[in-house]
Amino acid sequence: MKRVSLKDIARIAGVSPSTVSFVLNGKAKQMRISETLASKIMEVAKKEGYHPNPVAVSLRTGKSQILGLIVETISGNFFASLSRIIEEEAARFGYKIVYTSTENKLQKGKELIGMLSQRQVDGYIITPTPGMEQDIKELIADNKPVVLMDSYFPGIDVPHVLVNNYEGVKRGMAHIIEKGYRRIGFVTVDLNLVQMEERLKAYFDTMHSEGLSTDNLVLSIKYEEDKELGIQQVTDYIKNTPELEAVFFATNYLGLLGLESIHRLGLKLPDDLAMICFDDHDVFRLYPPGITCIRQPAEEIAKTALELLMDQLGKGNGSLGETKIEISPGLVVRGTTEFVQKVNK
Amino acid sequence: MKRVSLKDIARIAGVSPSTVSFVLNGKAKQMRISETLASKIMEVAKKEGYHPNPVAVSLRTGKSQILGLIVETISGNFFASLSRIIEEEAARFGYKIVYTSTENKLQKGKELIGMLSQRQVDGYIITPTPGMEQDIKELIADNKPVVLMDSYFPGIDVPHVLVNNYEGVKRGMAHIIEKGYRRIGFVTVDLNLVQMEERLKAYFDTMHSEGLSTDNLVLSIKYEEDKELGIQQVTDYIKNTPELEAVFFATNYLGLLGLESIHRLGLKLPDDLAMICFDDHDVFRLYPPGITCIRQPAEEIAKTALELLMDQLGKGNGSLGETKIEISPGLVVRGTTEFVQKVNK
DNA sequence: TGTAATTGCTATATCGATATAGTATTTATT
DNA sequence: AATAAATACTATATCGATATAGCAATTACA
Repeated sequence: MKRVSLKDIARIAGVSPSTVSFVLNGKAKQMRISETLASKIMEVAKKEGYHPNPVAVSLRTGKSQILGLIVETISGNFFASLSRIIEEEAARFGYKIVYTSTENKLQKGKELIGMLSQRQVDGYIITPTPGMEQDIKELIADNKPVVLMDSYFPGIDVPHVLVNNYEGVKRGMAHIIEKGYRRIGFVTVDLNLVQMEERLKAYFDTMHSEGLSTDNLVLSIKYEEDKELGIQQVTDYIKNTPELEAVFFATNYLGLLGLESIHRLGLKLPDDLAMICFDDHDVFRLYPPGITCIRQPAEEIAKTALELLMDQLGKGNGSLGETKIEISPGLVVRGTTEFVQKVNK
Repeated sequence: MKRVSLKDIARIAGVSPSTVSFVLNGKAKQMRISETLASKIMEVAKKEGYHPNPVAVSLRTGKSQILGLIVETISGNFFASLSRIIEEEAARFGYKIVYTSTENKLQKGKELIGMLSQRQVDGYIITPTPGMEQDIKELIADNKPVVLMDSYFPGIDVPHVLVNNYEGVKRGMAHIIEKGYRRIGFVTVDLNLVQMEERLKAYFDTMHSEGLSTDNLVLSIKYEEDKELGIQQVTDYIKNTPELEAVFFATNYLGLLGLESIHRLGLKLPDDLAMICFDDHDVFRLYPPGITCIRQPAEEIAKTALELLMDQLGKGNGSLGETKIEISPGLVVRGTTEFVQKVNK
């Protein structure tokens, strides 16, 4: 029950601790320990059930075999999937994950970085929030391996993976325009994030290149803790925008607010209003008639992020070449952008 | 940029490391360090931005100020909420959380316990899965603080918090019976968990005490990775159960399968079939007409679990008295158990 | 045969903290 | 005045590993 230390193994095997350390770390040859002795030591270690104390190893080597993962929030399907896959992939390289969330609080994000670096994590996968630039710069300056996920800072040279936001919205817009919608609104949030800017830009570009006006069609809601306030803003927007035919919600959180609003206004999807949303959600799949969305390939993003990190840690195969990666999203067509349907089913 | 150690502070302040340690650990009085010197040391430490290296502290003291949290899966609203609250509460006591999930794999759960104990976590909050009895017994035998959450092992004496499953189903059953439903089915899963047994028992007890038959009304679906297989089982069950009026789903995961099935069968909620579910879900709130459910008070469960753990760690106020706690769930009435409604809105 | 090189291992400083046992100085006691 | 006790600290072993420098003993070489 009580733990056996390396010293114990050394004593039992009748050798010095250094010898045990060399053997168990695969440096037997390099340190010219005889085969006989090496295998004897391995045997003793196995029989005694020896496992090195990671805390001691960490103190001595400065490496912890732990990666820090900072996401926006644990709740939320997208981040939950990301986390699960990252955990799995990391395990294949012998790394554990310490999972933390900022809950969109800048201060908490900063604290987390500090906490993780104190804990000597070997690398970071971070979903950055505005204001974290400085902290991330410091990590980089400190030579810490960092990968940003889902967003990035245009000014700073840090490896990152994210979905191609511009392309995603372009694709979604192409879809609804092809379906015949013209008065298309766009609901975004006033967080100063590149991905939001990209999405909005794609909306404007598409509308304008189609010769469509965007006047009074864009709502940027104030980011609020309180969901009710968000719903109110969206409801007012839908009510007060004449002849609105379709709405593009820039995030799934906004889409959920939208659903609530539409539900409360007694509007029928898609007859009264069509909708499409960036990012999928359980609800979108199940809520009749199904909400059309742009799907972020969580698995690919997660795996790529880990690969980028492993490359920095010298454990990757460097197969990616690039360190700034944008992944193409998919379009999932469901009922909210179909004029017809509703006949079968 | 490079870290300052306790020794650095000692050197700068012109004292010995021990003195610095005493002062910074609040043992100045006890060790009769003069006020003057103490405040000087504190000043130096602050100016130099000293933060103790948690890894070294952990090695020396055997304490890590980290708690291990093992839940079933990161995805899943209930566990996500639990985790968030636990993280918050733990922070108030100066503890960090290492968050891991078993994904319902026994083997992974066992490995996680081993991993966490190697990492010297100071305590465990575990959502136990069948087969983990032995590992948990060992933790207890090893004097490790443990709290089980959401389930427990009847045979083993370990502090635990969970919702009162029996009461929850009783309450839900009372509700639908009062609404006039009589042919009520029950869908559960063939995992050997106490909470499932309790829920099923409450169903049987209620039905029988009301003089209602339960013949062929219970479906225990095989736990499968593949969602599609689950949906198939539920679909078959609904289709082949004559005159089914209402279904009680024992978990929200089952409820989601049920929704899919009902949707595919083209049934209308609640006209063709009423439903109620144990445990809430985003989808249940948003999916029209809203799914009636038994809500587990996540916040209370999380806080209680942490309190139980803190009591064991000697940091709690022991205000709970009991160490085996069942919390009353709430009934959330929505559209799927209302014959009428659908008029307003 | 004497020196150099190689083999096969060990001694020990170190990572950064904690805590016990000890030491020098001052104050109290008889 | 001599001893005891209290004050205000310090020296150092320790947690459990790693890794550098070193040290016998053997083999190679000239």
